[in-house]
Amino acid sequence: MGRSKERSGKEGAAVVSSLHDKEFKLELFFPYLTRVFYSHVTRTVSRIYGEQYAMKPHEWRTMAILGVRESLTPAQIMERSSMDKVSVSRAITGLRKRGWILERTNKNDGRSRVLRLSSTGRKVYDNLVPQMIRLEKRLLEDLSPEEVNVLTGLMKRVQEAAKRVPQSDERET
Amino acid sequence: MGRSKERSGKEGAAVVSSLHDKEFKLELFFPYLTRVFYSHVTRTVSRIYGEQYAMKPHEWRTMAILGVRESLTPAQIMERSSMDKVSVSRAITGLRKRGWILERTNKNDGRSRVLRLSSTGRKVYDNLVPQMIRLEKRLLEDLSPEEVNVLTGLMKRVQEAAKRVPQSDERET
DNA sequence: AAATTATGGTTTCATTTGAAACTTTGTCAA
DNA sequence: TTGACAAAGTTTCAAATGAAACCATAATTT
Repeated sequence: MGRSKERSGKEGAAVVSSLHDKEFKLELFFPYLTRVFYSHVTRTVSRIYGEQYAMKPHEWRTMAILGVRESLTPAQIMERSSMDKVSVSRAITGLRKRGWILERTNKNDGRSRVLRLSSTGRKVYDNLVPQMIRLEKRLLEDLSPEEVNVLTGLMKRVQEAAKRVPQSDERET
Repeated sequence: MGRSKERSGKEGAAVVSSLHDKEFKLELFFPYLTRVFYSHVTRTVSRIYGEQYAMKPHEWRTMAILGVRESLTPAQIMERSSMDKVSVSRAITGLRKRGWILERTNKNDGRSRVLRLSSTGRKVYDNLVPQMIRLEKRLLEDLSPEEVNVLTGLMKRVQEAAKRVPQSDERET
């Protein structure tokens, strides 16, 4: 569950668009490389919470946000996690079923509730966090701290460029 | 379709595991950053083939592999694309329905068929490729060629490390 | 105050996808 | 030659997920 079936790519050759001039090569296409990269990384993560707690990605992410020792509304969880409201809602429902969150009405907004981890949920969280940290160390073990900074910085810049790519219903001016 | 609902992260601060020592922060957790990064990138791609041809990710990838001017079996498509056989099978079924591939039996293996793009499929491919190349340029426009090399190289190394992360049913020696 | 619009969150429906089972053909060992 | 095992690919089933609709409450406009 949540396990990608992609197998490893063949080469890490430089990807410059001009390489496609002669013939488009999927294996050099940056979005494709991103997908393969992502599926390898995410597989390692989902395996941890998937196998130990039968958790889904959005449930883990929601729990991770609630790990801060404060109460949050679903809207705040959305803001801090970049998940959409449906995903957050479903994740909350799942965590609620497990008895991992406590809820009370939101005095400021009758439509909303305020959530926090229950003691049981806190235990699950406290058990997963060191494993996640250990996993992250392993993923980045081949990189120096400088390289990690470079990698995340470059990812960020591509991400910003991706956000600037116009929607098809938008005319680029 | 295929559209992630993640919104942009807040910061690109250095991600070093020691940052979690005080308190685990999802927004600094590398796998999480990878997911957000990936969802932004993939959204730009799927929008192109999704809106113009109602294509799904695996269909585009299969078409991209078949874009080489040779005939391939599903197994060869699997190898070249890192997709699993179920995904390839479903993608082929979809492309077949659209009339975008031609097939003949594989003389070397009665279970298999040999596939290539039909003239209609070739047209779709030829229309999508320059758009994909243009998109890739936009995604990478903020990066110098050297930075692109660095980024893909670092992604590759993390990917390799991810592959070395043991399965939970494997004992690490 | 009442009407309209917006928001927070949930639910429904259809599609996608992951895992496993299945069928046919190919390979290999006895 | 026969049987066991493996491979190539498809199909089934259940779960996940995307998009849209829905409901109740809040905010804004008239």
